[in-house]
Amino acid sequence: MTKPVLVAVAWPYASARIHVGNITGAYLPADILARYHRLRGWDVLMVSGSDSHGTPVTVRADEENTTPEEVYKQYHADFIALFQKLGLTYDIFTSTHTSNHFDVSSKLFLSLKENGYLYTESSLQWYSPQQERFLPDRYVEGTCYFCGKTGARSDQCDNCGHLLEAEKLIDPISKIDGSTPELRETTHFYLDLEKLQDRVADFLRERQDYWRPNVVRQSLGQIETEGLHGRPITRDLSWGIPVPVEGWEGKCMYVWFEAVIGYLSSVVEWGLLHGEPDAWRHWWTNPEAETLYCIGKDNIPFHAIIWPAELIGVGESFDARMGNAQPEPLVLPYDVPANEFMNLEGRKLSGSKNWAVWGLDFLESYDPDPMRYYLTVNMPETRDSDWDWEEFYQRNNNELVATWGNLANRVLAFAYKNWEGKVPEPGELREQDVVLLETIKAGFTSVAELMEAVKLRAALSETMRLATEVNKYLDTSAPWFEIKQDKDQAAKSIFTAMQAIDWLKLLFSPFLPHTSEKLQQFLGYDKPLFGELITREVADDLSTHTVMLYEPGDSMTAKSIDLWEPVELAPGKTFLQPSPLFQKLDHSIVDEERAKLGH
RNA sequence: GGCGAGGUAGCUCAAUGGUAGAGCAGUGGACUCAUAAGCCAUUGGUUGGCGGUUCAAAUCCGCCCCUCGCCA
Repeated sequence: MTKPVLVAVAWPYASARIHVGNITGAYLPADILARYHRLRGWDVLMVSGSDSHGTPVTVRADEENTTPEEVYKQYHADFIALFQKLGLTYDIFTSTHTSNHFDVSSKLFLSLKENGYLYTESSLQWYSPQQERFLPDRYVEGTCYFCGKTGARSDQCDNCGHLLEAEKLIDPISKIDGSTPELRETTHFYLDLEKLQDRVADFLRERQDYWRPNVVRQSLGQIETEGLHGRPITRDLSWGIPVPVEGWEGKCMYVWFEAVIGYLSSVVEWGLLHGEPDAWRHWWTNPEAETLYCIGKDNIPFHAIIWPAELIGVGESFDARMGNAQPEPLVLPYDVPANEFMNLEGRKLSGSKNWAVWGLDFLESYDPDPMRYYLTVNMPETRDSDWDWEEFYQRNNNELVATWGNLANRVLAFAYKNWEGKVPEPGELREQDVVLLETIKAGFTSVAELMEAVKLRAALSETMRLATEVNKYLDTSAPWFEIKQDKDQAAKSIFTAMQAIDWLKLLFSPFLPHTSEKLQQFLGYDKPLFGELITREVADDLSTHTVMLYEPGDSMTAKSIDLWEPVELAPGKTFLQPSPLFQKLDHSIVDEERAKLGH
């Protein structure tokens, strides 16, 4: 057992397709970090799942005249298909609609209650007498009391942008049947954030030196100026996790409260599926465990304030409820490297206006690594970024094809042709060879530092810069010239370049796993670097659900060995005839893709 | 309205008080192993605006403008 690293990834809402903004914001950086840590030989667990509950799912079910469960399963299947194609190595991608998640969430809820961090309070909510149920805010429309515009949702007016207090809405009607709802009193559980505020602030201050400014400043700023207030964590809804308290039938946990618990429940499920029911404690009660939360900036308060507050409030009670005689507290987030947003061609992404590049659509026409590359060099780490088809085209052709893919191809093709598929014997290396190899070796340090600081775009740029160093080296040594004069000299040059490519393959692999695996094969290795993603149907008391699992298999990273180091390439080793790693794109795709966008 | 992040070359970004830099695009050149790819050289900036502190400001302070997120 080595250092436990939990890569906790935002849970996509099972009511909308996934676009490039979602991918670059959370899912892709998570996979890059997970793969990097796997290469380091650490005990990585990357977890997430579909956020299956909540009003958007029921809204869509009503629109499509189907059930919430059907809606969630349809999106869930698409998510898994996309993640498999993109190569996102989730150790488990599950769902919030599982017996296990219900059980873990209930235990966590009861732990908070037991420790005195929940209280109840009554308020007025819209109620439909016809349907005999309370209506979620977005089911009720009326006239905005700020701007007078009709058709405003009861929680927010799309016309003037104001957030609304639902009970002040003028002339409310139900969006479901057009009937007039009435205000009724209802009681809910609240999370007592005021009581937890000081400990959350301490938690943030301990981490403020290395967290991204936007994450820590916003969270501390809110606590320091306004303070935290209790938030309701239950709702009058039937689609969700029932409140585990007698007399509370018909009410469910609020989805924002329950979905984050998935970071814990999915690790529990991973253990159960691998026959190790206590495995979750390695990542969740071990003080050495490092937990990284990959999310978008809209989610910062939930991950930097509310989820830590839940974990602090739970204390040792959750572990005790899981049956441990000497219960321990749960591990608090190590880092929350939230990303900003990605725009598209200068305008905000909008799913409803179809102003988006959808993940699955993209992969119909292009390979996964070009998407991963473009989304990494353009990752919105410090500010909003922009997906621009012209730039995608340029970077694919100039950087992936011309700088890196062509480097690998030109060297391996030359070597294959002139040394019959065996790595040339270099003899003693010359000074220029040693200098080049030292330069690339240094990348194992510089790229690692950037990875650990979660500066992924800089880490990838640094790796690409190293590839250009090899191109420069080749231009100087000119093995195509040397081979006509003295083949031994050319052998030194080509060996050196092959050695550099073998190392660059590793440095690139967290970002470009598919093409690095291809190079791994070309270079004659019999084991792949990484494992595979599989799916499995799991039946439980609640339903059946599909899980996607990462299987290390007999890959190099299956064992806890640090592979992130410059291992020497063996002269005489046989290798395969290469083929291009990346496809050159025609400029016509720019206009074609732009024409496909909605307006 | 409150909290926070961002605004630097045509584009994407670096630079935490000490001569504003890199990549791409543009322009010029020599090479040919390679997907006509790679390499060398080079043009280009009122650092969003105004004011202040300082020997010295992209950087520190104040006010304003624009974009995005969270909250009310």
